Amino acid sequence: MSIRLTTTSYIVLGLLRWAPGTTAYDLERTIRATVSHIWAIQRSQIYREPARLAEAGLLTTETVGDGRQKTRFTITPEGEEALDAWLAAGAEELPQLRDLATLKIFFGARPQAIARVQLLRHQARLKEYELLREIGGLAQAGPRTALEAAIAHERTSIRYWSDLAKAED
Amino acid sequence: MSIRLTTTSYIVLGLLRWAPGTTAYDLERTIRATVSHIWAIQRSQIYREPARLAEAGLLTTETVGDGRQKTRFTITPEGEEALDAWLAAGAEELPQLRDLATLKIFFGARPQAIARVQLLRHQARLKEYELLREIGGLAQAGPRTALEAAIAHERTSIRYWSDLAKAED
DNA sequence: CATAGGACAGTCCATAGTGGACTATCGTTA
DNA sequence: TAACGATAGTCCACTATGGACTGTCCTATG
Repeated sequence: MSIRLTTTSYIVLGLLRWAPGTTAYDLERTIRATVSHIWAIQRSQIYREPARLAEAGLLTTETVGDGRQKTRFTITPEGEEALDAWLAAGAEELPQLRDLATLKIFFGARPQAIARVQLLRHQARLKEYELLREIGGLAQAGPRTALEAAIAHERTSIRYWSDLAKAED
Repeated sequence: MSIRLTTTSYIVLGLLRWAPGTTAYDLERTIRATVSHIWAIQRSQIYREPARLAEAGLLTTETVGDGRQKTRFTITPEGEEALDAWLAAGAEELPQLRDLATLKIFFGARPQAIARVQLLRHQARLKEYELLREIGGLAQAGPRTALEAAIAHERTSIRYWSDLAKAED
C-alpha cells in the first residue's frame, strides 16, 4: 500500500500532528484559516486525502456515528516519520508567481483596471494578515514565520499594483 | 464542442496570437523561456492543449509531414475572441504563495538550512531576470511589465530568506 | 564513411487535483 | 413548526502532473 505522497498529503499530516483526532470538516476550516494562503486545497480533496493516507497506514480512523457520521483521524508513527522525512529533505524548486492578474498583464491586458482591483484586494488581505499577527493567533513559530513571508509578498504586490494603477495607460 | 477554457488554454492562445503557426514543441520552448516563471505548464499538457483547442475551433492545424510530423497551430478569430474576453474580464482571486519552502517552515522545518538554499536559488533567478530585462529580449510591453512583478517578488524572497538565514536557530 | 551521442519532437499512462453541483443533518429563532 | 443557516459530507466529469518511453534528425570524430 505505498502511495505517492503529495503536498496535499503533507499538509494533512502536518495539521494532524498538531491536532490529532480532527475530522475532515475541521481540517477544512483550519486550512482555510491558516495554510490556505500559502497552499490551498480543494474541499473534495480534503475529504479524500485522509482516507488515502489511512489506507497507507499513515493515519488511523475512528468513526463516531450518531446520525451524522464523523470520522476522526489520528497520525500514526509511520505518518510522523513520513512528515519528518519531508520536512528534513532539502529545499525545493522555486515557486512560480501563479498570479492570473500578472498573467493577463503578460498577455497584454490593460494594466489600469486590473491594477486597481488587485490593489484593493491585496490591501484587504494584508490587513487580515497583520491582524492575525497582532492578535497572536498563531501559537507555533512555524506558522508565524511563514506568515511573515506572506506579509512581505503582500506588501510587494501592493507596491507593484499601486505603481501600475498610477502609471498612465 | 464547447470546452472549458483553463489558464493553460489562454496561455496557448496568447502565445499563438503573437506567433501563429507555431508547433507544440516551439510552444514548449517559448513557455519555458518566458511565461513559465509566472505560470508553468507540463510538457504533456502543452501537446494536448492545442489539439483540444483545435477541436473546439479556436485553432486551426496544419500538419507538415516529412518523416517527423510537425503540426503548426494558428489561432482563429474565435480563438482571439475568447482570449480577448478573458483579458478583458476583471481581476481574479488572489494568488497563493505556493512555495514549498515556506510550507515546510510553516510545518516546523528548521529555517536555517532551507533559507540558505532558497537564498542562493532566488539570487540566481533574480540575475536571470535582470539579464533578461537589460538585454531587452522582451519586445512587448506586457511581458516587460510582468517581468517587473517577478523581479519584485524575487527581491522580496531574497530579503526574506536572507533574514532567516542570518537569524539564530 | 559510419556511428554514437545529443538535440529535436513527440506519446502515453496512472494517479492527483479542480470546480462545482448535490445531499443531508443539526440547532436556533421568529 | 418550519424555515434558515451552519455543519458535514459525497460525487462526477474533466484537467493537470510526473515521468517513462519512442522515435528522428544532425553533426563531429575516430
